[in-house]
Amino acid sequence: MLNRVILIGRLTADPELRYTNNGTAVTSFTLAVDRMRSNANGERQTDFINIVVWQKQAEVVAQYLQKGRMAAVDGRLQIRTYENRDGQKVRVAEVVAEGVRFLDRGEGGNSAKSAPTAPSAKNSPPSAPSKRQDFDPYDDPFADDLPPEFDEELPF
Amino acid sequence: MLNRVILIGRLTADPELRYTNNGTAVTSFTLAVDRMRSNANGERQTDFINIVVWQKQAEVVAQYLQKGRMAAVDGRLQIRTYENRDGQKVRVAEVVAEGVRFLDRGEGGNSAKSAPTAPSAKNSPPSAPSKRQDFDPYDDPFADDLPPEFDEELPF
Amino acid sequence: MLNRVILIGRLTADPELRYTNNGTAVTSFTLAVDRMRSNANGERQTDFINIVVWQKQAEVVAQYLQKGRMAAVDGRLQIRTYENRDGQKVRVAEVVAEGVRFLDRGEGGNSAKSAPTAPSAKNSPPSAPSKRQDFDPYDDPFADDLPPEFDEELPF
Amino acid sequence: MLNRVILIGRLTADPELRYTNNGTAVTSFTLAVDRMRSNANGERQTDFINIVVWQKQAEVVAQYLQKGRMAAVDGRLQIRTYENRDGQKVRVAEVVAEGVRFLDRGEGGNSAKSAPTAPSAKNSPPSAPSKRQDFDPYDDPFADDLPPEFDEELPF
DNA sequence: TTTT
DNA sequence: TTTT
Repeated sequence: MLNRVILIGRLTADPELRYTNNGTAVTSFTLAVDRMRSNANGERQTDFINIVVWQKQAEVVAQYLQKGRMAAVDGRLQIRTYENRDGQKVRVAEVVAEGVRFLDRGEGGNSAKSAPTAPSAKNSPPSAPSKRQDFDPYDDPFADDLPPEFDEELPF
Repeated sequence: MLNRVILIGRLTADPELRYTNNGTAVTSFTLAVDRMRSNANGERQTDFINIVVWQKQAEVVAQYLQKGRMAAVDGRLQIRTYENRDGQKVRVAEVVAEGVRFLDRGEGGNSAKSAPTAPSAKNSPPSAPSKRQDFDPYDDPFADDLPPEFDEELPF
Repeated sequence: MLNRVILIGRLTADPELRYTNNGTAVTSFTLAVDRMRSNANGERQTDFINIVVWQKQAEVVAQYLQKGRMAAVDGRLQIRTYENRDGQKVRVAEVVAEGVRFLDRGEGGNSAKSAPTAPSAKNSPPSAPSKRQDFDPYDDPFADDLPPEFDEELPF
Repeated sequence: MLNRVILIGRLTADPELRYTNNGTAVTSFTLAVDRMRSNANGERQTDFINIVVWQKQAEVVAQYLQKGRMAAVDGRLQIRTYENRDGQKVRVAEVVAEGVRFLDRGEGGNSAKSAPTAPSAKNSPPSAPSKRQDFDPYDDPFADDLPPEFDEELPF
């Protein structure tokens, strides 16, 4: 059925990139999403929402986002159940991101981390840096398999 | 910041209507939302997502929805933390619904529960039954305070 | 940037399947989406929104949906400009659907058109009918290239 | 039925604030929303989407947003039909915004226009400037009628 | 556990 | 008619 979540918030910490046993990249981070209304005491309230990103975007996110950065996430809400070390069933909610937009650096583009040293041992960023000045991590990872709606005229 | 969730699924049980200490109506239910893709074994997977509805819609939902019914929910994702009886902090995710649509009865309208007896002691349904044949619970609760965009011409 | 549209409504007519010069399938239809609030005169108002679906889903939609059916569309809003036969520039808005859900037949599944004759000359439906009883047109077209988030364990 | 649109883009021009005959404030502007994928020639494509905002938010938007600013819009897609001066029926699509977020000034807050002179003859901004340092135009206009879900404990 |  |  339908399951769509759209969020804008700030990373509470640097994203963490890991790999599954199959070698698939997965990045996770937490987004602090301020509620649009304060409570009766005028206190701002915030939802801390866990985000998971897979594959190419996982690596782009790990490379370009860091703590405090603002991002938009477009994905689906997933409830995962696992057993913790006490044998108790724990339910966690997370948003599986299909798209992640970086929102507060540059004007329409995104600048990479300064990265004087390699970002992380597990992180293998694309060796050839993007030649596009306004490199767009939401866009590029799929540039090879462009679907027809971006490429073909409508026949009507 | 932005926080928007849209779901379509089926109620796993009848909704539960309660009241806060202030007398505000709150209804909760769980929506079974099938993932759009089965896993590698061809098994259908489902996310069970808790929904909370407030005020007038709480009463409408409690009156018109029941176990197995299909509904669309439009709201925001909230992460609530509370202490359980063991003194442990528990985080629960729930969707605070701003709109709930009933999807699988009638053609565009919604029929009420047959309700031979009162639905519940705590439930005080509107005493005057809606005269509109195709009563629409998403719409009606707010018919009194119609905002201008439903009522006025654009000045351009 | 972000562009996300979610709609539920009814088809105003049977969907039309066409092909681009490249042979890509494209289906278009109009969704009647009732506004959630009537106007001051109590008249229900409706937005008629054009939808475009590409590739495999185009054929599934053309085969399974027809006039009057209820559907959910998840996509993006596109403003297309073209010149009409009078040489005037015309702007049309349409929603490019990434997902289409069929909402008012069966319980979670969808039944095919009875289709005693071929639906249309241009329509070439999959010759082998789906063996799954509860065939799900939102899901199936992509069953071959399952992304890891439906198939692999999270490494944390 | 359900009708939800979420957009992030940049204003192509300063917003225009007008008033209906009833004196209701309405602001309109166009959002340039870049598509997430370039076309086959590598050209970035953009949808120019008209936005309409009503009442208090209309005035806040007119006061705080201007050409080039990035904003997130959460609303519904409306197709309006009117007759132009040639007597032809014209259909226009616009997004009626329920929420507008300002995205590229400050860190979580928003700064007002410098506004050495009054922004516009028709614009009557609130005479008392907000005392909150990090004034949030998405939030504040409704601070008086706080719904219970921002103010009350859940009874479970 | 948390962001500005 | 268009934004970065």
